[in-house]
Amino acid sequence: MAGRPKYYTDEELIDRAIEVFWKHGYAAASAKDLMKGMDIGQGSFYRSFPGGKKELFQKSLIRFLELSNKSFQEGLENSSNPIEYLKTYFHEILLKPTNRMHNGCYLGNSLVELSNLDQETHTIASNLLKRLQAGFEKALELAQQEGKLDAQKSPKLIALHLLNLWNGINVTQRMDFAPEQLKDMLNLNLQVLE
Amino acid sequence: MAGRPKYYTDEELIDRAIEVFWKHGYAAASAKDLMKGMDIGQGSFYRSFPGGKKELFQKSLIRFLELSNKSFQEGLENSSNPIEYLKTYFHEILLKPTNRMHNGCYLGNSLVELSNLDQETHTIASNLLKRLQAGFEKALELAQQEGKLDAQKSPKLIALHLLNLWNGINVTQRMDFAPEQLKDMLNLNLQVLE
DNA sequence: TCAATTTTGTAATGATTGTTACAAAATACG
DNA sequence: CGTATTTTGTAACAATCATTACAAAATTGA
Repeated sequence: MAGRPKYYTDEELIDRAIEVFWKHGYAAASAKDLMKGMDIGQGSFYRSFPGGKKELFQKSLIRFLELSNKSFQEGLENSSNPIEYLKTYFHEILLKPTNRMHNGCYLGNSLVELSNLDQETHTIASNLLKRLQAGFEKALELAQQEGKLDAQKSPKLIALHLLNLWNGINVTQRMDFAPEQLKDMLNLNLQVLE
Repeated sequence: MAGRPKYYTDEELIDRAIEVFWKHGYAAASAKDLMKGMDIGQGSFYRSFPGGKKELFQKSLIRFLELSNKSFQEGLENSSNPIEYLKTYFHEILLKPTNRMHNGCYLGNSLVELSNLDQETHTIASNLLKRLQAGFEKALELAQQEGKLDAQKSPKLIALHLLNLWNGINVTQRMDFAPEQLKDMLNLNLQVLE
């Protein structure tokens, strides 16, 4: 292995690109914005991601879900109660200042922006969001096994509900409602877990 | 009043601009895309909307809500049962092919895209969406007056829930779920109206 | 018919877009 | 030390961006 060493790993670059894309959206994030946020020049940019902006974006979507999913699964495994874990997971979205989620869900944002512009990227975002839903479903099945969720209820249906709730909050959260209002609305939606 | 006549009224132009913005999003809709969709040249474009793309977009948001709100209120007035009306209103979103809503809610899309890019336009979209919520709330109060909704329930809370449901479906709908799954999920969310 | 007025159509603007080409720099291995 | 290899930094690219300037066209009122 020879040659000049890279300043950053690809993963470091993608993580910083996520921040830029997340804040600006895909179309409004210029290549220069990205390179500035990633702290690299054009040479490094197109050497690391020959497909340019589009390749970088798709990789950022995939990496984002990997990180999110890993975090969710680990939390679920360390939790003693899947239902309480789900509730906490949703309530944490509302803790704005510290939570990256104040920019909405990265996948949801991308799904909306690209649905009419780039079929391929749209499908990627859609499939990744479905894996979030699958995580919810898994937690619900676990809860049923432990007798903490009514066995009559459909994990698939409730998981879809939670995904939709997730997508909704992603948007509603940007409307500057009082935190307590959002909390009440969230609790109303989480009653299905009781 | 003299001078060469306009080919189209401003409202006609804005209506066609809505279609372009709705499909492409704000950033990805170029001035040329807009002029093509509006069927006018650059001269007419910047004469009718001196503020350019941004002015046109803000006017399109306002006009969109005027049209939506008018349609909702008229439907509500012609309805004998506000609860049933609300249910139908939501179920119609799912009727994809014929419904313009297959591009998601125009206001919700715009809210998401511009929240970090243009404070002014973001606020406009946010306030307009709140008027949609106000419409829901009005329908719920009407239902309580007619004894068709439990008087104990909070119209404000349920209206926020419906707004959030609306925003969620706007996103979830793009994930290519089977229509029946979405329908079941929607009905689960509308049970709060029973 | 002719000036005044308004809109339309076209040309041109400078700025920014994403991307490519290539030289300079920095490493590993001989 | 020097050559091969890889990355970085800079210059340049055509294309497109939103917008402006201005002349041609189409109307009204005199």
